[in-house]
This record gives sequence, structure tokens and C-alpha cells, in this order.
Amino acid sequence: MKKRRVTLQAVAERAGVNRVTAAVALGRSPQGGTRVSAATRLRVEEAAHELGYAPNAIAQALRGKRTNILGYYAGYEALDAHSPFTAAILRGLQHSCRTYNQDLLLFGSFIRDTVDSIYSTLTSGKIDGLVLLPTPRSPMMDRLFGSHLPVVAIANSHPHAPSVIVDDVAGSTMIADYLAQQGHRHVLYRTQEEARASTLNRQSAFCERAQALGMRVELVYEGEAQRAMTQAEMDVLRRPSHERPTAAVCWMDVSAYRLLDYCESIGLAVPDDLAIVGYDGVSLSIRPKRSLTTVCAPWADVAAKAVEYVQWLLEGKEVPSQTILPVQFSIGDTT
Amino acid sequence: MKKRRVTLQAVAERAGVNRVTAAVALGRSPQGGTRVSAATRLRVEEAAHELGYAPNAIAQALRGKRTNILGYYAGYEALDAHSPFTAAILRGLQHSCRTYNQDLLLFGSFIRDTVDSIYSTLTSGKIDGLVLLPTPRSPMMDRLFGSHLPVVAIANSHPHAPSVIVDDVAGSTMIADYLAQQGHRHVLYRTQEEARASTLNRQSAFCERAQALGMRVELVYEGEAQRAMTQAEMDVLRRPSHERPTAAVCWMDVSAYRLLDYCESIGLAVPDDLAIVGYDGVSLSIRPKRSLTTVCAPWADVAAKAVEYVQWLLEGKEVPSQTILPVQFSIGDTT
DNA sequence: GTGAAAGCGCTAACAC
DNA sequence: GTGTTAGCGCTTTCAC
Repeated sequence: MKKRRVTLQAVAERAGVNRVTAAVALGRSPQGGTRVSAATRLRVEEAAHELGYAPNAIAQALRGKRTNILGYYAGYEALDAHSPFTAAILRGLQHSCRTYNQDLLLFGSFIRDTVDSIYSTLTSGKIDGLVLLPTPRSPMMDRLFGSHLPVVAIANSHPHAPSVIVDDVAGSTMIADYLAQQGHRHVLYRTQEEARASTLNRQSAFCERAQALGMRVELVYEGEAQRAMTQAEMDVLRRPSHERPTAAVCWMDVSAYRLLDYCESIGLAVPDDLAIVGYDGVSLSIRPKRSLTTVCAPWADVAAKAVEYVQWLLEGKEVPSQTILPVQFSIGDTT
Repeated sequence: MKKRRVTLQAVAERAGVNRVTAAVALGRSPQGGTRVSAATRLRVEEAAHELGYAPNAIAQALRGKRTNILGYYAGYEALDAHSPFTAAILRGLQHSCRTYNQDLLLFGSFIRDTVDSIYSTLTSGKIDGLVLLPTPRSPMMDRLFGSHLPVVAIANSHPHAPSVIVDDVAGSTMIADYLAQQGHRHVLYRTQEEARASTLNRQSAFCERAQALGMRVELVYEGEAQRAMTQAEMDVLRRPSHERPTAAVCWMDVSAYRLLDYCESIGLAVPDDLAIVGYDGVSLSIRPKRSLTTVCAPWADVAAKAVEYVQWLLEGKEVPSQTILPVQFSIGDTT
């Protein structure tokens, strides 16, 4: 059952020629057209076909220094495809990889491993380049950016690597403007405790603009176990109506949808009692109950661009150190 | 900026020893403990650490015939992480890959490529084994199963490869039993035009049981553009109530949710006017409007098992030709 | 305890 | 037009 791999040598023998003649005949190597005679080429091609020859990518890689595999590493977090953000990123990666004829290697979470072993894995040569979702305060990042491996960061800007991000500031500003215009004066901002760069950007840009517009902003942190509301959040939402914020802005859509569920469960009407706004504009295979007012960020494009930049780096081209993709405000029925 | 990779040779030179001594000292090779002296080992380890040495996985692979990369190929369809089915599969693959210390290479759709080129890609040696979602009537499948590459099929049984599937027959039977018991006598079965093995199994098992229980089953095919209902479907659902089926069974959850949306849009009450049942038990990051009555299939486990089997094949162990994982009936608020 | 040689499969460079 | 040589970085085997 277990057949041996068909090697170039085997093809050459069957065609009665030397290995390299076979290699050239099969189209690799510069001289291409001129070197082998039509007759030889035909014989070699036949032999290859009959044997079902496929060149050994590993040997090619060892020789040519390119595996044509790109990696994606999402940091310490699990790479959870159930997250619509991740799904969008994967879509963009795949699409762009196809364009550039690269395969895509997914590094999961190495939660149990040491920085050293992760570093070794990433730089072991299996991949030509890496697209990376930076985690806050990880020593990995800095080591990686000092390595030989071309790395492009997405979603969160990183000082040492070309980064492709979305316009967090513009998005948050749009939200603040919109809410002010709708007459909101008191807003809840729902964010993460251990925030990354982009989360912080969204938050501070929002607060700044909101305050400039004379709105009162209350900050609240999402629970660790993301399913549940924290006590602090619940307390805010259960205040008597005149002390309650009239709108809630969430750092991302999934968080907003959870808030939506909670409001429903305690009988708080959205948007009448509380308007809700998200961030991301994630697309879902199954239509959610409510269509969220949100900022649509082109995550797939971000990922695709990152792949493109990795290619550029591999070709030795210059790459902008920060690329900011525009976002779009989208009004749903939650405001 | 572009540093050269650190090679074993470099480490050896810095430690003042031979390449192989360095290799052995760094823990590879059988003799391990006995061969090198403690002093040498220390020097080598230091050198390796200082240089940031990471062994070249490609060279190791070429030598040892194992890349420690496993592939996933979803056939001609786009590998769409937005689909909850795919998300579950990816989760299982990743989890199991981690257990076995394998990396995961995702092959996207090769929609434009020829069978030959796909085959070459898959068998190029980048991966040690493949987990595959078989497509109906694809010549690829048969070629692959004749190759040197260990392949395990998931979700749809394939005659030439070990397959890990879920119990489509039991699930469909449960649905039929449940509906009969709830008093339904006339049921709509919503399936795909170009169905794969598992879809057909679900369908025929359901029809068989339903008819044995005296229910009338009408078959209807989902539109190609999966967003829209076909005319035939709409006609059925718009009949006067006494001619209309009282329940609809969909080949998968996503399809059921779409039907749910449609019913809502034409004012058909679920479950009062029409009960709806799905299949898969997909989990979503955002809670859908309704909780669907469905059959929960352990897709992540299927994927994980498939990875395990690929490992077995690589070790030369026997693998069962068909493994059927049990499903569970789950009652929601749509029936 | 250490080094030297061979070879995995491939291709660039140089003979003939 | 074709063959030979060399070497990518590693590890197994055998000699010292």
C-alpha cells in the first residue's frame, strides 16, 4: 500500500536521461525552451505523467530558500474560527495567498509553550513570512521582529513591524458624532480590561470626541468570562432611568450583541431605553436578531494587504510602516 | 536588516566542535545522554542560545521524511470560516494538531486549477498527511487515495479512505420519530440539489422512517444562490394552510435559519404554522433569534479524530475504514 | 567522546 | 543538447 514517492531520478531513468535533463524538460530552470530537444521533452513528460510525478516541495524549498508557505499566528489567544473577526481574517488571508500562490499555515495557540519554543517553531523555516496579530506586552513580538523572518502585523499597530490596521480613530469619532447628533448626553463605553492597541485607540478616540461634544462617558470593563456581564455593568444598567446612560458603545460587535441579549433579558428596550453601537461590522452566516449600528472595518482586506506586504518584503521591496484602511459607519436598528 | 539564518554549522563553529557533535548535544539523535561530555553540551547550548539558533525544519524534513505538517483540504468549495460547520472543523483540527505536535496547513479552494495541479500541490511533500472533506464526484479523491499520502475523509464517507462521519441515519430517524410523535403528518424536506453522501443519507433515512410512520414527505431543493428561496419552496409555503406541510426539516442548520427568516418575512408563525428542524447543532458566537430544534453533530470531534487517524496511518497502524460518531437530538423553540 | 562521510531530492553553474 | 559536479542543512552510520 505505502508507495514510495516518485522522484525526479525515477522519471529520468524511465525516460533514459539524466536527472537535470528531466528537471529542465519539466520546465524548471531558466534555459527552459532551448535546452532540451522536443523529443526528449516529450519522453520526459510522458514518463512523469505515467509515474504521477510531483516535485518534492521540501527539496525545492531547501534548495531555493522558499517554501511558498505563509504563516498566520494569532498570539497567545486561541485562533477561534467561531469568532467572526477571525473568520474575516482567514478569508482575507486565503484569498490573498491564492493570488500569490502561497499556502497558508495556521499556528494555533501555544498556550502551554515557552516563548523560546514558539519562537523556534515560527522561525524554523517552514514559512517564508508571517502575518501576526500582536498580543499586548508579549516578548515574542520583539524577538520575532529581530529575526530573519518577514513579519507584518495586523489589527494592532506594532512599533517594530509594518502594520496594517483599520481607522480606529475615525470610526470612534463617527460614533461619537452620531450619538451626539441623536441627542445622547450620557454614554456607556464598554471595553476590555487588558486591552490591545486598537481597543485602546477606539476607546480614547471616542472619549475624547464625546467629551469635546459635551457628553458624559462612563467606562465599564467586560467580564473575563466573556459570556457574563460584570456586576459593575449590571449596576449601571439597572439604575433608575434618569441616571442611566441612554447609549452604550462597545469595543466590538460580539460584545455589543451580548449586551443586546442582556438588555432583552432584563427588559430594557433597545434602542428606546438604551441605544447600542458596536465596532467591526462582522458578517455572520446566520442573521442575528437585530441589525447593529456599527463601524464596518474591512478585516478581510487588512489580512489580504498583510499578505501582499509579506510578499513585498520577500522581494526586498519597501513596505509602509503603517497602513490604515478606512472604515464605514453603518446604521442599524439598535440606535 | 535581512539576517542570514543561523545554521547548526554556525553554532558548532562558535562552540569549537563539529556539526554533528553540536546536533547531538542539542538533544536530537538517539545516543543523547552518553555521547557528549557535559562541558561540551554546555558550550554548545550556550552558543545556540546566543546565536538564537532554531533548527531548520525543512532540512530536517528532507532528511527525516516528516514535515510535521498536516493538511486540510475542503474540496472545490471555498474554505469559508464564516460557516459554523467549517469553524467547528477548524477547531477540532487545531486542537488535535496541537496534541500531536503538528502544524496545520490550510488548502483553500483551487477553483481555477486543474485536477493535476491540485494533486501536485497536495502531494508535493509539504504535508505528511491530509484530512479531506470529499466533494461529490471529484476525480481528485480517487487519485489521492491511490497516492502515497495518508488521507482521512470527514463528514462524507468515501469508499477508498478511512472516513470519520456522524450518524446521519440515527439523527434523521430521531427527527422523524419526534415529528411523528408531535402529530405531524405532512412534512417538507429541504435538501441540496448536488448532494454529497451525508446529505443523501440524511434525506433517505428521514424519508424512509417518515413514510414508515405514515407521514407524507415533500422534497424541495435549496436554491443555488443560497440566500434565496426557490420558487418551488415559496409555492409550497404559500399554499392554503390545509395543504401546507406542518413541519420542515432542513439538511443543515444554516439552511433552517434561512427558512426561519423567510417564514418571518411572509408572516408564517414558527412553530405554530410551521415547525422547523435543522441538522448540525452549530454553535455561534452570536445568539440567533430562535433556538433551533436540531441534531447536534460533534464536528470538532470528527476533525480531531481524523487527525488522530492520520497519525496512526503515519505510524503504520491500522485504521477503521469507517468511524461513526453519535449525534444528539436537541429540542429548541422552533417545534 | 568526537569527527568524517553519506545522502535526503532538487537545481544553478559549468563542462563536454 | 546532454551529463557532471556541487551544495542547500540536517541526521544516521561508522570509524577513530
